[in-house]
Order: sequence, then C-alpha cells, then structure tokens
Amino acid sequence: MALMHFHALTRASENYPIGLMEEFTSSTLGEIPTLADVAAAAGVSTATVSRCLNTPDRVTKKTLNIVMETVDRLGYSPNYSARALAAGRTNTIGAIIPTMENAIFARGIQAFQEELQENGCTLLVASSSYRQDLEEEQIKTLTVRGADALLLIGYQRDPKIYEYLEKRKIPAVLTWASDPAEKHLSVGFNNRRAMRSLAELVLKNGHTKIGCITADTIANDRARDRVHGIRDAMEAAGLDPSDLIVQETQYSINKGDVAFRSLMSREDRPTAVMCGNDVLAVGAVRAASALNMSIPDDVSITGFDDIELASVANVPLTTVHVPHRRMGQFAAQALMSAINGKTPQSVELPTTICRRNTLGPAPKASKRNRS
Amino acid sequence: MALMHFHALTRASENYPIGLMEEFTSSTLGEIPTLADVAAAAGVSTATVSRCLNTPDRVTKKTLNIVMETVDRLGYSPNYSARALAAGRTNTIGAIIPTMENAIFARGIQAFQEELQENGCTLLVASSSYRQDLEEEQIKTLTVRGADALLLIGYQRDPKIYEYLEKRKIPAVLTWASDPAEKHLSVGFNNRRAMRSLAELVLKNGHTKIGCITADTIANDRARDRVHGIRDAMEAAGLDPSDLIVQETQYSINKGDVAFRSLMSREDRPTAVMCGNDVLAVGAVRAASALNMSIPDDVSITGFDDIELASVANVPLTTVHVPHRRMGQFAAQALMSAINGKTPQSVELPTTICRRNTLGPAPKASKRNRS
DNA sequence: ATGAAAAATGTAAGCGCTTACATTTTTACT
DNA sequence: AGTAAAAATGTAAGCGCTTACATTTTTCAT
Repeated sequence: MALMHFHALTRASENYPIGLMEEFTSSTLGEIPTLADVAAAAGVSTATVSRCLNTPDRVTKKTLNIVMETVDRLGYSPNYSARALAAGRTNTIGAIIPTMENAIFARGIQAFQEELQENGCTLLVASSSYRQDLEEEQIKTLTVRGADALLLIGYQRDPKIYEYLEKRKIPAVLTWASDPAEKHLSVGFNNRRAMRSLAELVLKNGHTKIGCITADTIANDRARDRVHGIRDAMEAAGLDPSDLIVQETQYSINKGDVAFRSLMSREDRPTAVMCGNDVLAVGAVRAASALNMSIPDDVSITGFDDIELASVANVPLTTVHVPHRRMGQFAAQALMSAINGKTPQSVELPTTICRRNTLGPAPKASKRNRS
Repeated sequence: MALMHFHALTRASENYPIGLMEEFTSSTLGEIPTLADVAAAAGVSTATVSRCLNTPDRVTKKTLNIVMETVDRLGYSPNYSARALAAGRTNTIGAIIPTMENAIFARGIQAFQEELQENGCTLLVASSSYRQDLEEEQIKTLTVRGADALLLIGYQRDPKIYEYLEKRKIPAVLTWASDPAEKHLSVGFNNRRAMRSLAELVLKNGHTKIGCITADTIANDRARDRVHGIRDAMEAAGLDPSDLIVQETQYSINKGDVAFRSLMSREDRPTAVMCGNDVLAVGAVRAASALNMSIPDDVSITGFDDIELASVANVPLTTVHVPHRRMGQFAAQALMSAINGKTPQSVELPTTICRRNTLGPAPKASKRNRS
C-alpha cells in the first residue's frame, strides 16, 4: 500500500466533434441536457440519437446532421455511467505496473494510452509497488470499477487470478516479457535473450569477473530472466555461471549507487557491472565517479531499457534498447481486438544493443583506486 | 495532444472488507452476482443491502452481519457504473497536471491520491503538456466522464472554464500557487515570495550578476511569479530588476543544460543562476561540470521544488522546499468537503529554503574556464 | 407499377443501483 | 401495559443510456 504511486490517465477528445469553447459557453439554461432532451429537440427517438452517436453509419445522413446539430446546440454530452451500465462496457482499460516512481514504464504506458485513445478508450493506471498482494488487490479494484481489459507486467502471479479474469471475461495482456512456452496473451520481449546478447558483448570485451546489480529475482520474473541471460552467456563462453556476483536491491538511483560500492569493496571486485536496468546503472555510474573510477577504463557498466535517463547520464550508458513504444502500442491493439471478440496473437519484439560509453575492454592491470 | 502522458491512478481497497483471495476463488457459479442476488440470498430487500454497503450505521448489527456474510459468500462487488448512475456521483476526482514527464508533480499528486483513497475516491490524472487548449479539452473530458471534482494547477485560465465548472457544480481546487487576491478555492504556496526569499539569500552571498532559467512566463503563472520574486529581491537590494538575465525554455534536464551554456557564453555571464525548478537546475549543474566549472566556486546554481532529483544530483542542490505532500493532502481534503456541500477555505502553505551545496559566495576574480 | 428485401426508425425493456416515501418494528416513557 | 417517537426495513420509481424487436420507409429487381 505504502509507496504506491497512483494514477489514472486520460486524454482529451470525443468520438464526435463538439466545438470545445462552444461547449463551455452554450446552453445557458438550467439543466444538463440528456439524450432524451436531444431526441425531443431533434424530433427523433432516443434510439436514433444513440445510433447517431455510436453507429453513425446506421443512420441517414440527413438525420445525422439534424441530430448532431442539436447535440451541438444543446451542448449535450453523454453520461458515461449510464452508457456503461446500459452497454455493459466502460471503455476503460486498466494497467497495473510495479512502479511509477521512475520512468521505467512511462514510455511504454504512454504509447499504450495513446493507442487506446485512438480507439476511444480511457486508461486507468494503478501501481503495485512490486508487491504481488497489492497487484491482486489492484486487479480486483480495477475489474470491479469496470475495466474492460487489463495490462499486466510479467507472467508471474497466482493462477487464480487468471481464472478470475477468465470467469469475468476480462481480457488481459502480459507485457515487458515474452515466453513462447506460456499460452497467455502477451506482447513483450525476451528479457533473457536480450541480456544474454549484452553479456556476450561484455565478455567479448575481455571481462571475466562480472558483477550484476538486479532487482529481487524471486518476485520479479523479468529481473530473474535477465540474470539468467548473463549466466547463459557466461556458460556459453566457458565461464562458470556461478561466478557471477549478484547483488539484489531495489530499482532506484541510490540503491544502484550503494550496490555498486558494495561490489567494488570486494576482494574480487568485478571489472564489469551489469545492471538490471538503467536506473540502477545511473546510480552505479554516479558511485564510480564518486570513487574516482574512470568509466569504462577502470570499470564497465551496462544498463537495460534505454530510458531517457540513459543518454542523459554523466556518462551515456551502454544498454539494451527496448522498443517500449511499440510494445505499448501493440499491447493496446491486442486488447482492443480481444475486447471485440477476436483472438489476438502474442507478439515478441526484438531488442537491440545500444552502444554508448560505459562499456570498454577489461582493464589489464588491477589498478586500484581506493578513495 | 502530442506529448501528453496519460494516466489515471487508483489504489486498491474497498470500503467494506472482502477477503481478497476468497474473492478470486468463491462463487464458482456462472454469473456475476448483483445486489438483488445478495438481497434474495440474505432474505432482505435491495434497499437494505444497499444501506449495509453505504450507510452501515442505519442498519441493525444483526442484519449487517447476515448481509455482509452473504456478500462475502457470493463474492459480490458493486457495479460502479450503476452506482454512479443511481447516486449521481462517481467518487472519481480528476486532476489535470501540465506534465508527467518528470517528477515535479509526482509527490504532490501521490499524496492527493492517497488522501482521496482514504475517502473512497479514485483519482483520474490527465496531462495538458503545459497547453491551455489541451487543459480545456481535458477538463471537458474529465467532467463528461463524471468527475465529481477537479484539481487544477495554477490560476491562469479562461474565465469561461470557471463558469462551466460552476454551472455543472463541479468543485475545483487550484494548487501549486496561492494568491490571496483570488477568490477561487486554492491550496498552494506563494511562488513569488518563496523565490524572493531564495534570491535574497543569493544576494546575501554577494552575487550581483544573476541569471535565471525559467519556463515560459506567459502561459505559466507559477514560473512568472518565481521570476517576479527574483526581481523583487533585486529591487529591495537596490539592484536594477531589469538586469536579471532571463532565459526561457521548457522544463527538462537537457533544456536546463543548454540554457545554462547559453548563459555562460555571454559577455556578462552571471555568477549565480537561479533555475525555475530542480529539473532545470540539474541540467545546469551537469552543464557546469561539463564546462569544468566548479560549483559553487565558479558559479552558484539554485533550484525550486526540492524533488528527489535535487538531493540525488551530482552536487546536491540548494533549492526551495515545497511541502508537496501536505499540499496534495490538503487539496484532497478541501475537495472532499466541497463535494459534501461545505465551503472549504483556501490555504497557503509555507515553503522553506533548503541549503545544500550549489550556492556559495560570489567569486572574486572573474576566473574564466572556456572549454 | 409491384412486392420482397434492405434500411431506417421507433418502442420499450431493462442495465444494477440509490433513495424518497411507506410500512413495520423497536425503544422509551408514563 | 400503552403509546408516541425513533429506528429499521421494504416498496418501487427512477438515474440516462443501449438494444432487441417491431414497425415504417426506401430500394430495387422484375
């Protein structure tokens, strides 16, 4: 409950055009007009007005004009609660993300929202603070509030939840991960493979002592997969995967800083530190600077996500680029088609490696810079 | 439309206790139960069930127990659309903030949301990208969607909007600013006075050539007030307020960086740069480092807001601390009481100066570091 | 022209809930 | 015990909209 950011987002615009300022001015009369008022004023039935608003192609051009003109004149706008009650759908989609404290999910969710907007839907965002129990609570809240569909992060959750959603016929798309073995609808990327690629690059630079700063690998399947990816690469390169030095913490700049220092204070300090995401990596970079270590001469650092922070950091981050925007967009499309009774396919998006300035060859001498 | 982040937030929890996992499991039967189902199962009328849920004190303890037990057993949860339609209120509050791209509003809005939550309300957040036209559109969308009340940032907007809200009887609280001269309900702080205090401190450090990086002062009244505050201090100190070098830009780290460089490339480069907010200041600090200027020896920099970024920056920022959390909380309380028919009073919160490491005495010699 | 099919429109039954008002039960005095 | 007032409960009328179905109008091939 505690740290949760909250939020529900929405963006402006209506399905049918209404002059905005007119809307603010017109209809100086007392009450807020209803659909019935419009019908009366236009001399048609409520059914026709409703059709003009929702399925304009099922109505004569002439009727449409009259009705829309009346709508404008009266400054009518539909009551969403009534519409939702009668139609049995709210045109609201819920998204539950682990955190809003940093920008990890911002870009993807924004794209998701934009695409939803295109389809006349509103997004409601809730945050789970990386806690499964809170996520469950949020799922309940959102569905009870009438969400027509849900966006969730990752695969890992109580199977009961999937049953619950299925029973309520609420489609859900799982994002930020992709596992062909899982049958549930998902739009994401392969965390393990992505991190493996980056790790291979690190290895190719001659690093053999590798450290890793990651989020909790028990509850967070994306984090776990990324660590797996590093181990995969090590194994493939003939190294012992269990030599990977893993430091678990939470996603924040400060935590990354602390974890990095802890890694550097070890006897067998790694020459490359692969971070579970960019936020952690930025913290690591800051710590390195504070320790007077030069990047990448003394130590290499990598990130994951390629959020804005990555390029804006002291030293631009070498990281994995995730196509967040496309992911959000595709997720929205998948959900929309699911709502409309179709059966969308899962999609796995490719990631790329973004070479910037924090990865270099492993240092030759073990030049120490105890500060 | 373009850059808008989206978002609507919500946090879990119901007014009445329902075992969560039970909820996910129970009621394996076909349909989703309605209030009428509960009434039938409990052997009471729908009115009584409704009262158990909404006004438990108007019901016998015994009845309450029976009903709640039935609610639990059936896994009933109310249909919000129906409730909203029947009750004429949605328990949804809208907030329209200029941006979600950075953390400027995050803390305050989060506190706002938390307080709302306490009162059983859900928050819907929309963003206006600092554009008045988009803000108007959002206000319309949110009210049409049924928001019971609105949180808005600053005072400056078309008076028609206030009329529109008044007509619809939708209370609105203006935040992030405070002007006793304005009669509209507000919960905020005095931007002008706050910045003036900080400027006085800068002046006291011997700076006479002062630069300022700010957001657009035409559309953004908070930004304008802050610049005014600097001028006030200069004037009071016997300096010519028009000597203030003002650089207008948008709020982003990069923009702050660029603006700072521009300021430093002038003949009459300022010895102190006061930034309109912390984001800009962090950019300025980064630019200064890049230019090999030492802070605060070569140049002083100040921020505004005291967001997390401020203390996490390369050099911890001297800035104005704004009690964001209390502001959000008070704003929520004000709105809740307005919804309940009361007439809450505006409140102005005090700000404090947060002395950290970016403000120092004006340099003696004009030591130049052209890079 | 004529009639069957297609298109447009109208009628009216809810969607699931709240709440004013009516009725019944309980409480608290005398 | 008896009664008026208070408390609890029930009855039923909507809230504003969508939509199945019925009806009317238009279209179009013959």
